[in-house]
Amino acid sequence: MRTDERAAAKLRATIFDVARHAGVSIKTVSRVVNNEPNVREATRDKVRASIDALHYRPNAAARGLSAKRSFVIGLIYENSEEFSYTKDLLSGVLGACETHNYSLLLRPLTLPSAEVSHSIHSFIRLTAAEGVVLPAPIGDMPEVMQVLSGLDVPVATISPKHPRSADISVYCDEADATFRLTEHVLALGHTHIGFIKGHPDHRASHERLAGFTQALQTNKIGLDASLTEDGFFTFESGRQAAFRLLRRERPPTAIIATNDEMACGVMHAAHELDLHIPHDVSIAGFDDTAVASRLWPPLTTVRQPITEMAEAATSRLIQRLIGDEPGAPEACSPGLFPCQLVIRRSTAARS
Amino acid sequence: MRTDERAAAKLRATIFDVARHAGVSIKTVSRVVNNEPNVREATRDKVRASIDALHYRPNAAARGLSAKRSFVIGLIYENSEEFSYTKDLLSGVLGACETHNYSLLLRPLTLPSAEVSHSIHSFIRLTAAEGVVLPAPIGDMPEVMQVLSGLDVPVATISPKHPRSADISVYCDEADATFRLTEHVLALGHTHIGFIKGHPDHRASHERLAGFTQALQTNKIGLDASLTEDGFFTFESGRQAAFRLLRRERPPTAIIATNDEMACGVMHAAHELDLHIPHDVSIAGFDDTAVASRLWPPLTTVRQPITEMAEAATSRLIQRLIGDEPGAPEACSPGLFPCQLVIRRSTAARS
DNA sequence: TTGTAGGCGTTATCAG
DNA sequence: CTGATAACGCCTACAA
Repeated sequence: MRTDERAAAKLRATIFDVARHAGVSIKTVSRVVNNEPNVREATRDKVRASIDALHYRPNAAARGLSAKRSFVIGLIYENSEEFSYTKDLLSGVLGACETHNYSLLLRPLTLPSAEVSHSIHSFIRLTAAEGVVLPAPIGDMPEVMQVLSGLDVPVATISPKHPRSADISVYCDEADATFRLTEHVLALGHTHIGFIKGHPDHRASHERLAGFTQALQTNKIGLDASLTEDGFFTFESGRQAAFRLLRRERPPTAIIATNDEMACGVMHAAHELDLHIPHDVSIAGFDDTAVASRLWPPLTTVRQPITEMAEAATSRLIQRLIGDEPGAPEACSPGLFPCQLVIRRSTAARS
Repeated sequence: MRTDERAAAKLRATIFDVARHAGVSIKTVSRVVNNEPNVREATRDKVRASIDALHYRPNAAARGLSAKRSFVIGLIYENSEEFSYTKDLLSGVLGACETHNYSLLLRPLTLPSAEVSHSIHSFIRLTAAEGVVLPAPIGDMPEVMQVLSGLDVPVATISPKHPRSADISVYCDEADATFRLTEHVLALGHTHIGFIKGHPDHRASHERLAGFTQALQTNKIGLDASLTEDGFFTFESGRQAAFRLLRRERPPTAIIATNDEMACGVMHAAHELDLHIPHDVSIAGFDDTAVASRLWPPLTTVRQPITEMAEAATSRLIQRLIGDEPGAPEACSPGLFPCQLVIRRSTAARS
């Protein structure tokens, strides 16, 4: 018997083996495997039993070849130093891929680079990815979007500057989060607050600044524009901005950096100036990266549900690929997610 | 013409299109694509030109189906909180996969878990991975190795406890690195040094302890066993161990934690006890994770060439899969890598 | 050095 | 509801 031969040779059972075992045709097995209609329930059970008995798993290559689909999702991300964002991202995207039986292929990008377009083009051609997930700031790069739309590949963006630019996009209410973060600082008695902006290419930068100014307005605190410094989401830019702020004649009693990396830089600057945190200056960050809880004092910050956002974006992307009715509940899942304020000891009442 | 139809329909060119364009048979095209011998140079050039002209890319599914290979490498890793290790790992493995035209599929594991065997089994069956890369501590889990050898999948381990347990393995001279780290601390005048061990399941723990005791011996410093505390590579275990050490009647003037996570814990403990670093106590870690340079003061630690190790392990694995002669230079690349001492400001001369 | 035939394990088409 | 048969694009074996 051929089936036995296979088993003896440790070969995987094929759809033919299952069909023979169940006494049906391969097409019926195929129907069962793919949850297609038009199979009597009894037949379906019989086939399922055979599948279990033979430990049958469909061959991905054959399936892809025949169906002209790759069942591959591509994740294109910036291969930056800070990795906890990517870690959470990966968890979410991978989770969604697994539940939908898709494979995930990675394409890290080292920015800035002149070869981005080419790199992405060959990535798509080679992997035949059916759709790609683009976390910030990749989803905001015009050349990337151009290549992708030229290749006719559906895209899901995470935290893009312009939600409308992609087929699917998810983001956070970062303005609201920064608003709440600022109110927390204000509630501690600080009125002279330094603010370090993020890289202008990120949606996040504008959102966060907006939330900050909004909070000042709401609380009737005049905005001192000179207390708002440029930053680029890097450690060193945060450190430099902090030096500028802390060496002022009348330095701020609290500094809000728009990400944890820069908040680290602020802490270093404060230490270098022999300032005590939070006694002399309160410090807050944004992102709740792994370092935030490791610093001393632990950093007050904001956590975004990155994993959930990534999972939602990917699920919606796959649903679109499969062609599910857009009326399905998941397809309508909101693109806007809430952030969570994480208060630690780096912020304290004004002394 | 069929070729034109394809172009019009935006379909990828196939091997037939290239063959027709170049005026040869598909087998010749196949030979050129796979760099097989027995093709006249002129013919080869002609085919290459056609490949370029038609933007031909072999269809991975068809190739895999026919050749009965998946061209997939699996990476099974622990999905822990600390991710910079995994980040470096990923870079290396991905790099090697790309240069050899393999795809990388990920399987994060949340430990401890009772379903590890099952998870890995279905991962391999589903992805048909030809080989897997196992970073520590996954490569030391007997049930994992058992499943994999039962499935007859070649394995490359990174920093395993027993290098011989896998087909291929790479590791670092962590004992030597810890020896040098300890000598650095000794050179600063410290003779009363606390040491926090790592999780006993990791090869690293034993190596690092060995390097430490060796350094003490070499420098004729008596080993005070009571200054060696248990730790498990976690932040909290480091913090607790530090409390035990620093509350002693005669506390150590320096503490070596066997990873950065625990060193963070030591720093927190020191701060909580109002001790100044490095004035009251010098602190060193191991791994040079992202946090190390962000802490204040920046942490003295040891950097392992994780990326290079991962790349080497993966390359060797793939070469084995391809069946290259083991005499090839890369195949003989050493399994032992050097570590680098990174001296920062958390260690200073004894006061 | 080059080409031909057959098959890899699915899914799609269309007939029963 | 079910099944025979033809793709899908490539590689291996064997011829020429």
